[in-house]
Amino acid sequence: MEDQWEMGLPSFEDLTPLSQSLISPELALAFGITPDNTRAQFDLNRAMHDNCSTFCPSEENIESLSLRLFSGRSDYDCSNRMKRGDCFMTDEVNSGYKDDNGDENGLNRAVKRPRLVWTPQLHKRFVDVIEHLGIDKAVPKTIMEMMNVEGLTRENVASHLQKYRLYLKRMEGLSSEGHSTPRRDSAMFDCDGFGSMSMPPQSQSSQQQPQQCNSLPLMPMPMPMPMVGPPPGSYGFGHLGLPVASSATPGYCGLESGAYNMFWNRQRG
DNA sequence: TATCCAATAT
DNA sequence: TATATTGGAT
Repeated sequence: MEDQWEMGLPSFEDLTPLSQSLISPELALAFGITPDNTRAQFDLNRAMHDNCSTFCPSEENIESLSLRLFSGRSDYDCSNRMKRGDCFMTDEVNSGYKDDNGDENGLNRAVKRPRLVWTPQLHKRFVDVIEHLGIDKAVPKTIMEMMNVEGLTRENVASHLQKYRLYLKRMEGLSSEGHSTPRRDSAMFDCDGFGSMSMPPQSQSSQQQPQQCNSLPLMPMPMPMPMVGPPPGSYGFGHLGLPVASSATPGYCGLESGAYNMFWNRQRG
C-alpha cells in the first residue's frame, strides 16, 4: 500500500542508463553531433536536467525539435538563472535559430528548463518526505535531497512546497471553522485522487522517529521521473522519464494523464 | 554565499 | 490553476 506509487513505474532495468547516448546514430549524424559533444560527455547531472524530448525527439517530432530547443525566451537574465540552476548553456545544436539578441551561431545559448509536472506519484514522494521530516524541518533543499528524484531541482520543490503550505493553511482554516470534512478541492493534494489525502505531518511529525516511517526507505532508491510517454526503447519522450511540459506546447507528451488536473474535482460554493 | 520564502510572473 | 521566477531576508 505504501509502495503504490511505484506501480506503473519502469523497473530499473527498463531505464536507459545515463551513460548511454540518448539519440540514435542517425539523428546524431543528421544534426552533426559527434561523440565528442554528445550528452554522454556532459556532466550527467546536467544531462538529467534536460528535457528528454529536446534530445530524444520522436521521428514525427523532429521537425519541431529546433523550435522546442530554443523556444525559450532570450537569455537576458541568464547569469542569474544559471546561478539558480534552472538554465544552462548549450553549444550542441547549430540550428540557425536566431534569438532576440541576434545570435545566429547557436552557441552558448540559454535553454530553458521545461516545466515540471507534479504527478501523483511525485507528489506522494514529496509528501512522504515531508512526513518523514516533519513540516517544520521540511525545507526545499532537504526535501529535494530526500526525494532523490533525478532532475528535480530545489526550485521545483520550493514552488511546490509553497503551494502545499498554502493548502495546509487553508485546511487549517477550514478545520478551525468547524468543518468536519474538508471540501473536495483538497483533491489537489490527493495523492491517488480517491480521497486518500496525504495529511500534513503536523502533530505526528514531532514524535515520529525516522525508523517508524516505513513509507520512505532510509536509503531512498533513486527515483526516476514517472514515465508519461512512449515506452523505453522508442525515440519518443521518456528515456529519462522526465515529466516535463514545454511551456510552448502545453499538454505535450500526454502530460494530462499524469498531472493533477485529472484529479482536480474542484467544487465551489 | 546559499538558502528560504512570499510575492509575482508566466 | 500550476509552476517558474524574482528579490528581500536570514
